[in-house]
Amino acid sequence: MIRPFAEREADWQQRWEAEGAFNVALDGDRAHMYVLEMFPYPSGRIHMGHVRNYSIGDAMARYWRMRGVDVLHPIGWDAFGMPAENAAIKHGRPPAEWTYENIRTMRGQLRRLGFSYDWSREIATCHPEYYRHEQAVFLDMLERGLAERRKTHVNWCDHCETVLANEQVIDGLCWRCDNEVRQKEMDGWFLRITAYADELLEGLDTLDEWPDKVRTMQRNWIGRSEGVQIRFPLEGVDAELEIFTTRPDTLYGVTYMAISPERTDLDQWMPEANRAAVAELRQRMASGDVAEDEKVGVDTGLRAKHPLTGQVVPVWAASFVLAEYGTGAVMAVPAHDQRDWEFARQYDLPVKVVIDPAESSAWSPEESAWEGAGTMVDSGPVNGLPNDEAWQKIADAVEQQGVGQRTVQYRLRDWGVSRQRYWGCPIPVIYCDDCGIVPVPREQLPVRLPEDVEVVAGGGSPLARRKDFVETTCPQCGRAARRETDTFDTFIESSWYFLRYLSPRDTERPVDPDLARRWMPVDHYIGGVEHAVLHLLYSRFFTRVMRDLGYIELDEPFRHLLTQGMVIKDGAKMSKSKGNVVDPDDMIARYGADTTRLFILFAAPPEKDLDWQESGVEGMARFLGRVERVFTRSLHSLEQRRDGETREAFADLGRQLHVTIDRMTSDIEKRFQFNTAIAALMELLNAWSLAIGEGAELNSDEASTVRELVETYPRLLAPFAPHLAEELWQVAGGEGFVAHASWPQADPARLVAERVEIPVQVNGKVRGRIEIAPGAPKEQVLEAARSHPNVARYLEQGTLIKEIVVPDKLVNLVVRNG
RNA sequence: GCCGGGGUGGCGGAAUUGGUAGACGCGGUGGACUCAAAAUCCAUUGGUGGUGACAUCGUGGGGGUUCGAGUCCCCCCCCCGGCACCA
Repeated sequence: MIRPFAEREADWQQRWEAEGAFNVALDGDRAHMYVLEMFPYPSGRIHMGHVRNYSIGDAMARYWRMRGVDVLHPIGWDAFGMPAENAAIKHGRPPAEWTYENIRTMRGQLRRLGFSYDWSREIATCHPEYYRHEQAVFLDMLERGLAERRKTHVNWCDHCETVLANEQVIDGLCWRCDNEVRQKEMDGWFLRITAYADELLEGLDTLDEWPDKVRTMQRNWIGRSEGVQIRFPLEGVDAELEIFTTRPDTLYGVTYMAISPERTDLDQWMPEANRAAVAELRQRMASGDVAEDEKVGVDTGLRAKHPLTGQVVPVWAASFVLAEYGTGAVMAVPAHDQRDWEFARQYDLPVKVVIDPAESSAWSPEESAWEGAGTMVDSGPVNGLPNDEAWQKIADAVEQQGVGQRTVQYRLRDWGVSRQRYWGCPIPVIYCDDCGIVPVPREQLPVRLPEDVEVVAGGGSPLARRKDFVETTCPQCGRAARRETDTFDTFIESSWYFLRYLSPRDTERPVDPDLARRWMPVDHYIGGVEHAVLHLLYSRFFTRVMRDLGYIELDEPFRHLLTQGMVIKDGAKMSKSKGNVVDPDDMIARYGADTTRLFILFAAPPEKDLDWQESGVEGMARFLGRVERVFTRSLHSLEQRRDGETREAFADLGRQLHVTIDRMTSDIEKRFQFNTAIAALMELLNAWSLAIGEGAELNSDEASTVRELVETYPRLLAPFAPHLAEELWQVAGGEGFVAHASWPQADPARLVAERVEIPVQVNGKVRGRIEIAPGAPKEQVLEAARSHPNVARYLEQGTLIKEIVVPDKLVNLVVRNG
């Protein structure tokens, strides 16, 4: 008997769990595959985005398991983070309690969805046995100079009361709360991701199974540019102005210099009046008085000497010059840089043309800058050269004269990881008045985060108020000292969790190198594209760091990346604020997990956004109902026999089954296109349903086809609707779990049809169809095509000049009008 | 502005290597079953013309290559995503 969905789903989930059906031993000798979905933040409840993410991953995991591969498919919790603190403030409960309760709730939801996780490997990053290893890795980084403490301008979110990394500022707003981010000068810990900039960039070329989109975003984010640093001596003072340019070819076109007003180091050389003006501009910018795209500047009174020509040009302080990029100063070539041009316009500075665009161009320096290629003019020794050659020549000259050198600049900044928050991993350092920064000795790890705290609004980090946490003794001198009260950016936990799943209870080390050698990289990594330059960049960095620290031998953590689209309803992303949220639990209760998962996989290919339509869910429930009925009728039919001819509807059914297997196999394995795999399953059911009718009696041919369908269909369904598949498998007398059964194999001999219908075109338009035997000789096919009555009609109207035959596909007859 | 991805029926989407455009599902229409409804089953469903066989138009717009173009090339329009004073 096939039981109602609620009953059967609960039962199969319980049986899978009781038998540890999806636990995997990592030391087997079979082929292996690591399928991973981005782990969730335990925010309270699973949402449809999660269901989509995990349904995709589970389909892949289940498929490969049936292919006889050892599949590692773990799950865990990205459990540190701000929402826990906000909830604590709101409800007066410690963040730990709130977090663990959410994990319980969400774990239950995931179980009700029937995902095939190895639950024995579950991790939560807020657990001391997880973060102790992270602290150890940080100490290693500290020793290697890959982690440093610095005072700099940082991104500060007033709402979250913490610092943000550059990657976490989206369009000037906080990635988490959309609050405006402002600059603030602070001490903090930085990880030297810039030391890996080139490697991270080059590594992208090896990631040929990543979407181009993500690789491009990372490339842009790293922002490598090759150029030249050039020193301009300042007139009358003992100082130089160093600039970075990617256009040394335009060096002879410099008419002024521009520095960031935030630079204070040159103040001492400026005439008093100018110094005051620069200070005022600095003040205006700090108070947000100068708009983002506004170009404001003042003359600093300083004069720079051109290193090649000796010409003297003014130095301006200009709002458009970024303090953090390059040297915080630029040489301005208004004729060949639009930004310099606009500034020159505004302040009536001279424009000097040094590149003559191709004669075809009607460019005028009165109207805009010319940033394109051309021939050098008014540039001393390089006159007449194409500008790309001049680029190298001038760079050579600069280097030979000792006034500068070729360099590479990056947009990427070091990763600021200090967070002035409580619910995160403690940074394992101690501050001693005498010894300075002292790492926590390794035998004292983990530095535990006290969990019994009270969090209050606007009170800053509760850690700073906990004397029992802050007050300690210096490991070096033994005198009273203070612990660091900032915690790590929670993106650190997610930068290595995929390694931890291999040996989640290992107390000795973060990762088992032998298992990592065998199981890494992750074969299929599935998650949202929103992490393109956050989690995915950090993880690539951290993997390399752990490699260089000797933990693993691995460059790239994720082989194939699948970025799934959003879940949309009524034209907008599902969100509480839009009020268009569909609750997964509600769907499970009304339609069951199988229907919900199947709909999600069917409604759109994984990378595209998915439009949630209740009618579509109902359609999917109908489909599964039909599967049950056709299946039951088939079992009934198999008990009755008749003599006589095989009926038309059965004739091709066996072949269709094998075509379906073939299509689904490539859809899942190569194309990751589950919507068409499911469509194929539906088509097969339609043909089967038509044949079996209300439960017809069968002759022996028909019976063997139906027998094959009954034995195969549950297996084809298993990656998508695992509960019903188990139920059907059991009813049909299958051994063990269908989840452990073998994926059906298409028999190539049975894919071939006896007859195929192909279109016959005349001048590219379909004028008839003929039925032929597959592989029929060309002449025979043409003969049939020409004698088709409707085709013949068109042939009569002209002369046949060309005949094209695509074997078993199409015939095209070309006729010239006569 | 630059980079990336798109634009196909009433809707979600198929079309894998240049070879039958619209698979599959939703929705619609007609019918069967029923006292009736629901559920289910069957048929039909891109537009236009035609009783029909068929014809004709049709994959954002315009041009091109080809026996043949949703797919390749050129120009343009629109939508989505990313970056954006990065020197």
